[in-house]
Amino acid sequence: MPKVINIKSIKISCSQCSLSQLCLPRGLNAEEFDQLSSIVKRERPISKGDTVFEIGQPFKSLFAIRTGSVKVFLPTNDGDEQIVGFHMPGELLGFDGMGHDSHACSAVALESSSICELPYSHLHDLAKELPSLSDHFMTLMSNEIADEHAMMLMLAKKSAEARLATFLLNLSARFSKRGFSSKQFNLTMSRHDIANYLGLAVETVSRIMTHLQETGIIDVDRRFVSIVDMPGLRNLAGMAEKCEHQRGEQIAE
Amino acid sequence: MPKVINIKSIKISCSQCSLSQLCLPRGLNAEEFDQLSSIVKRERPISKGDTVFEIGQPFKSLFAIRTGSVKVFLPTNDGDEQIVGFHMPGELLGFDGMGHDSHACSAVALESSSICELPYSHLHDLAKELPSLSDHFMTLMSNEIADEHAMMLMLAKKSAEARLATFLLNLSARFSKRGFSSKQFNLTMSRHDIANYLGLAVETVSRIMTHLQETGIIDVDRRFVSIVDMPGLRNLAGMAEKCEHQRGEQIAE
DNA sequence: TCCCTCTCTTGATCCAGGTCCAAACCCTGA
DNA sequence: TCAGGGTTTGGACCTGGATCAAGAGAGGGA
Repeated sequence: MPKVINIKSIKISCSQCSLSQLCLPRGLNAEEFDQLSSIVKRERPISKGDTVFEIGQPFKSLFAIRTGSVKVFLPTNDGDEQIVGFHMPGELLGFDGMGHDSHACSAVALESSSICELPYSHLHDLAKELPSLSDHFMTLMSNEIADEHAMMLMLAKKSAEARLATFLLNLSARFSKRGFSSKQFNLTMSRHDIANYLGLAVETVSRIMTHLQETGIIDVDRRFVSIVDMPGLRNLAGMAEKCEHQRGEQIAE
Repeated sequence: MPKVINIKSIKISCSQCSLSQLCLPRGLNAEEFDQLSSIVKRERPISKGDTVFEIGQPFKSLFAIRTGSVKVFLPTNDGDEQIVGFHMPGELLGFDGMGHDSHACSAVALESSSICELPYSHLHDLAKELPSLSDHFMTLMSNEIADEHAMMLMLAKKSAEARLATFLLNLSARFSKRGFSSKQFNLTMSRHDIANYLGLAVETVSRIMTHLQETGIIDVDRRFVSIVDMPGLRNLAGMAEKCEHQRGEQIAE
């Protein structure tokens, strides 16, 4: 074996990746990590605005975000788009294409990002030997379904202010889960994208941001957000402060 | 063995069930059908308003609808509910609970219904022998995710009229898939439920129903709907009649 | 049979947030 | 350095649906 360093051989193994606990099942041994690692294609970083996959393209892979962030969207019939999710490192994309043979939405990088491609046919083969892999994907899909239910509730019932508050809390929780501050973070998406996602006008988002700042709930400087009054924000989002139920009559004893 | 007929032994096998093609993977052989059938609990019919499962209850099973229909909903913080889906025979419920150990939503029968319970632990064991079972569930979950994306688009962007039109077309397609008329069907849910699901007020739903009838698009008598002008309805739903795009400028050549 | 209740409809009024415009600012990339 | 995109802010105006109010059916129970 040559001692020459081959650039291509410098592969970062999934076992070395700090995000593996998010995108892969827990409790894999070294060999299993290697099996998985061997099927993951790690491509060179993509730039802001680059496409990860596009609606209608044949579904061949899932994608895991290593660094950066991505928006996932559907085209609307007036030529615009409807953003259905923002994704950050450790999250997997493309589940909605599994049922068909083509992707049911598009995904575009919001900033320079690196993405791992997980070819589905290999994943599928591997899942027969590693049942925890199927379980894990089902868990992730299940979570996505539950999140989308919450999103439907928000779009159907919540006011513009509550939507934005919920959105910020959601981001906060996800940053926190990744070991970042839950109180200070950078938005990687534009106001336009936020508005689109929340079903609002850009002006409304901008005005509410300002208003939240004026009332001392948050502090915003361009895309940098600091949550100053977390309970206050939760309150605006329409979440019960401390698990207090608004109406106890429905609760069985 | 006694020749006495034991009521409990009169089990309808999944292989006899006309809905198996919807809720089970295709291409199972007789033995595999039996394996599946043996783990399915078929409970006595439930009545309108009865609970299939409730949010917070431990997640132990998926549920398949054999007859009847069900609404699935989340509680809102003002003590009301947000319906996130209506389900009809052949559809599976409860996927959103798989990621956790408890159900993330509640399900209630809209009419007298019979429901098959699929204990998840058994399903999980069986899936190791029957890989197509995992695949099938993933396909179903994937479809649910894609459907919910479409729902988010609808709630964020479409007008009340387009929402109702889309809703009716969705029902129509699902009835049709089950061998019923795509043009005439009974709504099993109240106007209130429809409004709730679509993020509208009951009055709005009622008015639009009347309006659609006045314009000759549909014919409504209480809960019985006849679609008179299918292309017209599609048009209102914001679907391009024949792939014609409203604005060509965004379309690459 | 009658009443009670729930569902649905219809009419009238109100308002949150959309839409449109305009201007100024800031940041970034060429 | 400049141009152009993203963002903020303000203000005027409008409207789709929500909300309130009141009937009209329809079905179910005793």
